[in-house]
Amino acid sequence: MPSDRNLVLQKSATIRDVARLAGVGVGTASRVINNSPQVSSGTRASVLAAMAQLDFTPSPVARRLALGKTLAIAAIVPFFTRPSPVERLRGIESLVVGSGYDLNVYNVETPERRDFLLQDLLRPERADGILILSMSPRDADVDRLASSTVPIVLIDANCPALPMLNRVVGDDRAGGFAATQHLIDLGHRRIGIITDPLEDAFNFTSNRDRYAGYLAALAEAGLPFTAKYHAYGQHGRAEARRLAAAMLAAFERPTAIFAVSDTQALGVLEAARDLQLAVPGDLSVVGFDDIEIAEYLGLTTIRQQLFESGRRGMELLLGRLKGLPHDPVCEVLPSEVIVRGTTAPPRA
Amino acid sequence: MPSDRNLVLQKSATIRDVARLAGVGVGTASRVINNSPQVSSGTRASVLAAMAQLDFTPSPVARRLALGKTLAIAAIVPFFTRPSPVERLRGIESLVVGSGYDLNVYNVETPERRDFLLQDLLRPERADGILILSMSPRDADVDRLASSTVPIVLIDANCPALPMLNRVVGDDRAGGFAATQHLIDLGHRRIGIITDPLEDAFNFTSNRDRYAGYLAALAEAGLPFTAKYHAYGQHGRAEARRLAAAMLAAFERPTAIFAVSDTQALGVLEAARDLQLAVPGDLSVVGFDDIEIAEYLGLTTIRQQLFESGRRGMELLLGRLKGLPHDPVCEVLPSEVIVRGTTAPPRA
DNA sequence: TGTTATTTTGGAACCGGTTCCATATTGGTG
DNA sequence: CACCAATATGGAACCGGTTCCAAAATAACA
Repeated sequence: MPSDRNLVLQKSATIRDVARLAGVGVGTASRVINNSPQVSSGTRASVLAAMAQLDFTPSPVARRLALGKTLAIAAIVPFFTRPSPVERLRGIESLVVGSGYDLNVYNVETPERRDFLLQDLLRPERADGILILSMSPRDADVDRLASSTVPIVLIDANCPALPMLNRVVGDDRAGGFAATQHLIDLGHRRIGIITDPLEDAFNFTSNRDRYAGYLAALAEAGLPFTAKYHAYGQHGRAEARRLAAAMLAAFERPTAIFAVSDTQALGVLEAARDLQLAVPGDLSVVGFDDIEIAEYLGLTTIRQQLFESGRRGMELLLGRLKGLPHDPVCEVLPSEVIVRGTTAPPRA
Repeated sequence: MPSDRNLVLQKSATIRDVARLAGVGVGTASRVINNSPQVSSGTRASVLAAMAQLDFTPSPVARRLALGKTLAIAAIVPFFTRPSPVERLRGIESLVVGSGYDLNVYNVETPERRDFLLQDLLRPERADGILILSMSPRDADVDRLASSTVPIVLIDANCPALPMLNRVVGDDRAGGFAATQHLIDLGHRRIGIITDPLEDAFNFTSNRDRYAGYLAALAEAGLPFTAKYHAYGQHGRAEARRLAAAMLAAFERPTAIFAVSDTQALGVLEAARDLQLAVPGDLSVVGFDDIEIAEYLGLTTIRQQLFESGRRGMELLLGRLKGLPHDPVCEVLPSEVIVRGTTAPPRA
């Protein structure tokens, strides 16, 4: 069965096959592939014909090796299936097509993995550029990042010790402030907050910044900070539900709760439901992120530009890879209070 | 500033540098890297020392070229930010670490992109293995897929014309049947359904299969199929809301609606809210997928094993790449009715 | 038409690994 | 201690592109 054998044994054509068939040298074939202007049109035509006849596609791997580039961008993403990283990734991905780069997504769910990736990927032979999402570099990382020859862009992460890094951040402190201020404006005085642990292994700063905004708003309004109105625990709906339940069961429960993510706000709503508290009558709730479901639920929240943060971060990185002049940039994407149905003045 | 220049000019060490420093040949160095057993322990130690001293990491690109493999797996994913593909991706990703393969995710939002990827990625120089999610091959693709030398696994997709392909699917027809049967059991007789367009550019079969299950359940119960109880439109909450609103506004509105995804079920719930219809009193609603928010909302739905479908598909692919004997497998993951609060008997 | 400037072209060397084969070394045995 | 098998080792060739340099072909000009 010669046709069968043909099929199986058929190896992909190489540039040398193309050159031979077209009767030119490999250099010329390469020039046609990369449409260099200095090829006569006759030669170009015959090379193109040979390529078509052999169904030739240049091997990306060989290309990478010869060019000494990986033609790949690595995105290091913690918990990449949570709603907000997904949305940021979508922004990143929107610029991948046509950029000439592959996107490699590395999910991080443990500190070990994080450390491994930060060591492993920061080498020129691994990626041409790096996007780090949400995880702010710690002191231990600073040297490594500073001396890296691979361009790095931080998205939703900060690092005062590394001012040369491009970054795109939301104004989390302002967002936390605005959320709290909104509740204060409505007349609330006992305002709870639910956060992730303030010290976490991934150094999520947005969580801390939102908390800082909360404290600042309280202070500016002359309201005392009360420790029992701050609860923190693992990120997630279930944990937030427990925390809120405890806070709401106590004496002098808060009349409003600010959850630093919509996911956690859902937990708060559940807790209110469990305790038969009416929202917003007995309890006002503010979230953060404006994930898709927030609109459906009528959740008052802080909208941040998730998609745009990814898109813009990728844009900055691609710019650096093109060799554009780069003053290090720190772009702050504004957030916005979206008032819906879960906030109202406290009951008189 | 010699130290500065050192830093800048420093090129990554190659295997030849390592060999030279350790006083061995490159072959031996390579053997140590791939811990081949046939190296004496003394030699191994000195090579390892040299590697450490030079901070050497083998270049993946060079490795790929020499091995003639890409060490990459391509996942072709339509709308990769929707809840269910994300969950499947998470299952895929769970096996990536430690597999030795990179995962490249290719998002598809247009038929053109789909066609391009299907042409471009099915070459041995692009990927060692392919995962295709949710998009069933059409007749035009069959030849290409059948003659591909790159192993392919379909997840949530079907193709009777290609029985040699491994695949992992949910039992969508049974799920659609069960959802409808649940409503019938509750006493509903006018049961609407909201689907994506039955013919779509991506050939999503799960949508069609769920619809087929609906029809089968009606038939088995001796209920007539009524065209006005079937509405279809673009996938998504907003469109489903419109469709449901129209269906519910008509004469002899259905007492129950089965939406073929939870996202669309949300739209139905919105429409009911708009029309002041109580759920489940005036209208029962069943979704499909059991995405995370479904539990929060108390949505009755069909749970399918999204994470597991990704994990298992990846497992099958890795098995083939390891060269395990492969009878083509079609694994069906069972689905399950999750009864929550949006279904009840119709009002008498 | 001869001479020089310019455009095209061929092909060797290179990128940094792996692998195979020939050679060197070690170990075991009588 | 000699001899052979088994184990270790060195290094050339290779993977499939790109690039640079020298040579060939063409164009430009006197």
